[in-house]
Amino acid sequence: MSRVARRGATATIRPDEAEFAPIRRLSALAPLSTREVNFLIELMRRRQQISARTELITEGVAIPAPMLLIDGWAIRYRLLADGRRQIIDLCLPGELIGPCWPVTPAAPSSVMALTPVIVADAAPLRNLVRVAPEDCSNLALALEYCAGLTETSLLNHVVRLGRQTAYERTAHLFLEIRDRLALSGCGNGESFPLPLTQETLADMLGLTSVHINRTLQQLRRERMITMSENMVTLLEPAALQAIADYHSPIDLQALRI
Amino acid sequence: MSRVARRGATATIRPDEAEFAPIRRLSALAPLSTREVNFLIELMRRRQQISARTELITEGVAIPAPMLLIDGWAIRYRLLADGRRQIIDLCLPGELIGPCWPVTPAAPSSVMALTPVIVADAAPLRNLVRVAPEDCSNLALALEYCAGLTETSLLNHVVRLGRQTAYERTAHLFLEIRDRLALSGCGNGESFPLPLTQETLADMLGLTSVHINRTLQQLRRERMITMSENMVTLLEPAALQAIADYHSPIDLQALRI
DNA sequence: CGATCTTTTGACTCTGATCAACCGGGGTGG
DNA sequence: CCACCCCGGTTGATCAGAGTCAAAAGATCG
Repeated sequence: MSRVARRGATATIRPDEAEFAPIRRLSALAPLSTREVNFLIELMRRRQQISARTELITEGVAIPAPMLLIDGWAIRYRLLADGRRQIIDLCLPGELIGPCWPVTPAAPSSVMALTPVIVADAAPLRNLVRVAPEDCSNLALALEYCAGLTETSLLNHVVRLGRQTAYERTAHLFLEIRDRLALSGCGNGESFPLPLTQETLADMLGLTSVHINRTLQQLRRERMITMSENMVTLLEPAALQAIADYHSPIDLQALRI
Repeated sequence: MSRVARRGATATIRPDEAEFAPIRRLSALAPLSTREVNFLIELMRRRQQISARTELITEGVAIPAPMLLIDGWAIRYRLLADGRRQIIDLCLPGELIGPCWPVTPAAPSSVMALTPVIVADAAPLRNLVRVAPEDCSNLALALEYCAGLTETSLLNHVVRLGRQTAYERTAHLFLEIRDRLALSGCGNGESFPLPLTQETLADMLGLTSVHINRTLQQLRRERMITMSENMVTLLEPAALQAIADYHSPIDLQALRI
């Protein structure tokens, strides 16, 4: 059963389980010392529970602080004047929010919780890496990898929106989500939670919800995926990979995941 | 007459003029000390001339070093297996190429010169900021702003591709290029060089060259822009701004440009 | 058990793609 | 010097992927 789905339904969290996501993710990117892990655990002690649909960052307003997303899903998005919305990126459990915009006076996009979310203030993390990088070389390395992965996700997104069909886009996004969740130890092989409405998926992929609906139907009809209870299972990952021209940004095998 | 167009035609460069672009850009973002400016000038002394259509960075291959684009235009792009191309970002005079991917083992996208290009190895710049940030606080700040601007450009691009019509996309891109060039001291009010074929513009905006052709015709017919000799002039910048829902990422007035 | 949100379906429209041809200029080679 | 060619821009005709509009059927939630 889906941890996220269960959480989405009941809004109950098991903190000791949840807080593994950031540590699993960062230590998969660079093996962390005990000291570094303890630093992260300490950081996450000051957590904050935030309910779904809450705006964490508002476009145009100074960013309060970078955040570590301990658990739950969020979206980065921009709105056009007439109400059109484009989702720029997903923020998945274990990932960082806003680390790249330290001196930016105004956030270039908004961030909103999609599910109930647990975040921690990541400012101490940034400060540690800045002030005493020699004390946390592995952590610093992991954070650089994080930045690279975020970048890669953005590029993927641009290519999807610019040059792929609805069918390809959807397949590509699902493969990316699978890999990103796997890195944080979420998901389960070819199955993963997907707590998104079709409307949200549409705003992510630059389509309408009607068209997303039909595209998902096609993917199911052709036995590429199954969906139930906010869970997606990729039945033909290799075929999807070929269709979407998807390449994993990281060698998940090499990271022992 | 267009500096870039002239350069594109003759491949002759006046280095003393050209090399101002990076300095103008960086010192507009944060007022640099004489020492910092001298460091940049020294850095740019080791320049390299590269002809149009040369690949500076190849997707999947380790990035040799970050580069400072002293002059000329380049594109970041990705190719799909069947040959579709999506341009991810432009690299304009004065901008940095690849500063964000320091530890990335493989470049997430390729970079190719569109015009003859002059680049300098920016590794010393990165090292300076890392090793002795206290010696170059303004420069470090300027580089952080750079990262923020690059991020903003990418977000703009995602929104254009995901949620705007061909007409809106084109207007939006032109406004962005105007502002980015202005920051480096290129362009001239509402006029700026645009050394791109319609094919390139199409691969940037996720359209076909045929459709770009018709969209440009519409923009001219409605007296929004004029084009000649690789120069674009925005006749109705305010109207374009409204149409494209464009917001300048930086207060160009405040930067005294 | 209404009320609201999400998913699904059908009919129709339209933006932008495709295909094909032609034009015009600049470079090249005979 | 001129013919040729190639590339980039332009045009027209047709096609298709995705959007729009509207309504109904399921879910969810107070």
